[in-house]
Amino acid sequence: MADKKVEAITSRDVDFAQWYTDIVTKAELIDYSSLKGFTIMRPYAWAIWENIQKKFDDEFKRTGHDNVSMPLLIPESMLQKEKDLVEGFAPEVAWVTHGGSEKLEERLCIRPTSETVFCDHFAHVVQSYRDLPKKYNQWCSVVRWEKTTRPFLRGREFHWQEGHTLHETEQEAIDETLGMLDIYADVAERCLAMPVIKGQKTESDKFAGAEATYCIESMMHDGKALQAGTSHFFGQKFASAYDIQFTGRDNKLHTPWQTSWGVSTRLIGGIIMTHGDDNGLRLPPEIAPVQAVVVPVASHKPGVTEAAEKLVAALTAAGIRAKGDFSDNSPGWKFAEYEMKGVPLRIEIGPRDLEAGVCMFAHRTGGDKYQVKLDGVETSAKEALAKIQQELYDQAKENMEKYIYEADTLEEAAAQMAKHAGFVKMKWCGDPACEEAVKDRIGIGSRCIPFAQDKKAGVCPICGKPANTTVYWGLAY
RNA sequence: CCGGGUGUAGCGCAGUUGGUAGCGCGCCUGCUUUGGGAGCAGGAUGCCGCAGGUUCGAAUCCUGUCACUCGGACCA
Repeated sequence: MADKKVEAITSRDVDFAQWYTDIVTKAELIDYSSLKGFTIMRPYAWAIWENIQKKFDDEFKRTGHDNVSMPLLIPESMLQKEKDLVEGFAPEVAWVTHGGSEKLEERLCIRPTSETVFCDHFAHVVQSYRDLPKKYNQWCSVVRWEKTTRPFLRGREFHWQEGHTLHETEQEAIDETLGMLDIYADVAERCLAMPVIKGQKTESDKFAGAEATYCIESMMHDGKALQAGTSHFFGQKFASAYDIQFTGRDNKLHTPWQTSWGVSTRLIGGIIMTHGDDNGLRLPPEIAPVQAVVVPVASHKPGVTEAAEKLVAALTAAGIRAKGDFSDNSPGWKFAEYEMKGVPLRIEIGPRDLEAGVCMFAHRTGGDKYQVKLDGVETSAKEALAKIQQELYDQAKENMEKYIYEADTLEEAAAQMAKHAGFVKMKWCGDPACEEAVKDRIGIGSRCIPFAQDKKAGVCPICGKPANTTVYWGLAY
């Protein structure tokens, strides 16, 4: 690998932030626009997003949700109806003040999230318990005027899905909230190979206007946390504010119970930071736009190109997303290129292989190249992809477990974080002031209150009072 | 929003005391190559981020502004 003509990317362990930036540009994922925080998702990134969307969308549909499209702009007066939401989002809302050259009577907010328009609509269409539940979802982009922006992780515009549901009973809404969280966790782990911790946000960290916010937290390779998805239980707060009522089975008026939940293109950032290495991106086969790339070697030799084309056709016919690179770049160039782009499986085929009726497999997850018989290559490829998917998950899981610490005191927590960032499991009394104090004194915030609680009793590291709640603390993106 | 760094060809960069812009890679053409970022020959490419100012003259000095980037604060 000596004398690379092309500048290598920054080493992941030397400068994680710079490494990340190198990947998003060199793997041709994004291009910057001339507007801060508004990025261009290039075809490769968008293809990844489409694959992720498909995974989630299938689950939403399977569980009885319908996709809809809501307006981009929200009149200020409509937004104002729910106080917590306004206070929560006011600092980062973008406003439209003119239509053409005319100043508008009322300014319009570009949606930072769509609770209000969904509520407005629900009030129109829900009259009876027979109209419930309403289980809607929309794929769209939203705008939040963030101060610091980073590709995929925090943009002023980002693409996401927002599910909004309305239910007859409280229990049904709670089941929905937690059920969707389960789906998020399942898709993250099964398709994105990204291990997650399911839990609840603390009071100070929950969504503006929610009764309870649940989340899946994942750990990036550098030990920092990424909130990968959230699911909110709204109780009746929004429904009351927006006058959504229905006539119940008892012929009396009732207020319905509501949820919302979302995942965004931030997941792509999560995939990069969970799986990427010094050679570039590593994509889980489940969502990789190209699962297997066929690289012909010495393609001018008789039969090589034909054999490579046949190979691509066979893989494609077997349902594998395969592509052949028949450009006149050198094989070495192609190897490096597809490693940068994170293609899970590379298949080489050259004159030597043709004679033997084989091709060579190389996994993006590492290990030696090995020979595979052309006869039945589809089966071998599927096995290889399944193995790579599992390996990515196992490696990420191992990394996460390595950097989960337990601490009883702030000193212990700080000492562990000083060695390598991670999640610190520490008790908490439940007082927001103590949560704040942890952040002030050692710089780590609460990530979540995990569902998996240990039974041990303890004391709060700040106030010393008895504390039974275990919290994951850490640094976050 | 606060502090540091950077904006010159598609990418990475050089550009002296102010005098009108260069290198490497990439790109295009041709030939030779092909199992880890190929070789030779020829060719094309610039609003020096943007806007003002100083000056006979600005990539260079001054002011402003925009963007990227790192760190912090804020925040899904």
